[in-house]
Amino acid sequence: MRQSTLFTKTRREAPKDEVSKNAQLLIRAGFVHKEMAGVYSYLPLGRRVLENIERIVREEMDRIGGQEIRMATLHPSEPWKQTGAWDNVDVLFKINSRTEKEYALGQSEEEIVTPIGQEYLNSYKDLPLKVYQIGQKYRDELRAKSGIMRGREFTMKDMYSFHATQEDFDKFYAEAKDAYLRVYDRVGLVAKATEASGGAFTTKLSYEFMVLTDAGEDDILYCGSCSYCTNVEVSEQKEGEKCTRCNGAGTLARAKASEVGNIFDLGTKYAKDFNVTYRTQDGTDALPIMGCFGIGITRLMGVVVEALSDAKGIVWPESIAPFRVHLIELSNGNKDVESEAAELYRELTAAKIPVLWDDREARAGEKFADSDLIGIPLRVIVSEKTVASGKFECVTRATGKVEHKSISELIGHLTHE
RNA sequence: CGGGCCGUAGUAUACCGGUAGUACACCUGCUUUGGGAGCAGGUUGACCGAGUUCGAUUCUCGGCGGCCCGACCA
Repeated sequence: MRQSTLFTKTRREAPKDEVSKNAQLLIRAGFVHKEMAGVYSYLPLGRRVLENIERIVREEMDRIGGQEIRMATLHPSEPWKQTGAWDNVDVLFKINSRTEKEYALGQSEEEIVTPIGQEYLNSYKDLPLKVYQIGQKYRDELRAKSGIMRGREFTMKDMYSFHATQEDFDKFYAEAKDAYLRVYDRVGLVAKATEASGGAFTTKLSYEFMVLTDAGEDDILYCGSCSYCTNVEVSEQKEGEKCTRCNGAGTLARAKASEVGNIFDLGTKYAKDFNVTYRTQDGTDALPIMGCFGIGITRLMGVVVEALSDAKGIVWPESIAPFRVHLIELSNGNKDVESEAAELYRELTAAKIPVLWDDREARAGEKFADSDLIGIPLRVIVSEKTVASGKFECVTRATGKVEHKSISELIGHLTHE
C-alpha cells in the first residue's frame, strides 16, 4: 500500500476530548474515527489490525471445535422477555419501530443462539455443539470511557456451547481456557485467568482473562509464584498475604487490569428458559448444559495499545500489526532511490509481506515521526546512503535496533520466522 | 444515574458586549531535504434555540453534544 494514497493521515496533536492513551494514539495515527461517545469507526489501518486479531481468534476457536456462524444483531423482543433480561439487563438497547413493535440490539446472544439450538439439537448424538461468531455488540452504557476499551458499540467474539454432561462441559471449559490464553499470547499480551463472580449468569465462579494495565477497570490480586489470580470482588484474601493456593510460596500483589475475555458455565438456565431438550440414549428428555465464552476484539486492540505503546507512539506486535514492513523512501527526487524503493516494494509484495510504502513527498523527520506513531514492527529505509551501500537500513520499532540487510537477507528474515 | 468542567476553522488553542487572532493541516510558487523545514501568497471557524441589549461568538436560560470523578459494568 502506498502511503501517499492511504486514507487517513497522522495528526500532530491528540484530540482534546480523549484522555485515554489508546484513543489518543489511535486517532493521532489515523486508525480510528470517533463517531460519538463510545462509538468508533475503524479506518484502513485500524481495520487491518482488527482483521488480524479476528484471524487469530478464529484459528483458536476452530481448533477447539468451534463452528463460525453469524447471528442477527437486531433482535426480536420476545426471547429477551422470555429470559427476563428485557426488564433486568439495564445495558440492553431497546428499539421501537414505527409500528410500535419492540426490538433489542444484541449485547450478548444467548437469547438468539438457544432457540436456534432448539431447532437442531434433537438427540444426544447432536452434542456437544460449539458455535461462535465475531460481530458487533451494543450496550447502553451510562458512561462510555477509556477510548475503544469500553464503548456502546464494540466487536466481540462470542462462543456458545451445548453439552450432554457436566463432565463434557468441564472438559471443554478447560480447553477453552487454554485456547483463550493462546489468543492473548499470540496478540502479544500476558493475560491471567482470573477467578471472578459469574455475574447474573451463574452463582458459580467464572474465569475472567485479565491483562495488567493501569488503563484497566478491574482490581485483581495475583500470586507472584503460581498462576493464582483473583478479582478483588470475590477474593477472601488481601494484598501482601501469603498465597493459599501454592501454600504460601508466593505473596499476593494487587494491580489494575483490563478484562479481555471471560468464560461462563451457564448450566441449564437458558435451556430451561427456552425449553430446549434433547433425547438421551435411554429415550428420555434432558436439558443440555451450556457455556458462553467471550473475547472483546476491539477492547483487545485497545489494551494492546495501552500495554505496548511508548512515548513515540504505538508498538504493534508482529502478529496483529496493520503491515509488517514500513518502507521509508527518502528519495528527494533521486531516481535511483525511487526505483530501488519501488523494486523493494515489488519484491516484498511478491513474497506476500504486507508493506506500507511511504512514498510521500515529505521530509525524513516527518516520515520517521509518523512511522514511530503508526508502529509497524519493521522499518526499512531506502535512501542515497542505502543505495550506495547496497544494503537497506532495517530498524525494529520495539527496540530501535538497527541492522543493514540486502533484499534477499531481508526477505529471508521475514519469511523464515 | 449523582456531582463537576467544557463546546471558537479539519486539528489544537487565543481574545472580545461592536462579527475573531495564532499554530499545524490544506492549496499555489520558490528554496530546502536522514528526526515533524523556510519564505511569499491563499482557503477555512463561534453547536442549536430563546431571552437581555442599539448590538451577543461573548451575558442569562433551555436543548444538544463532549470530557472527568463516582455509581454501574454479561
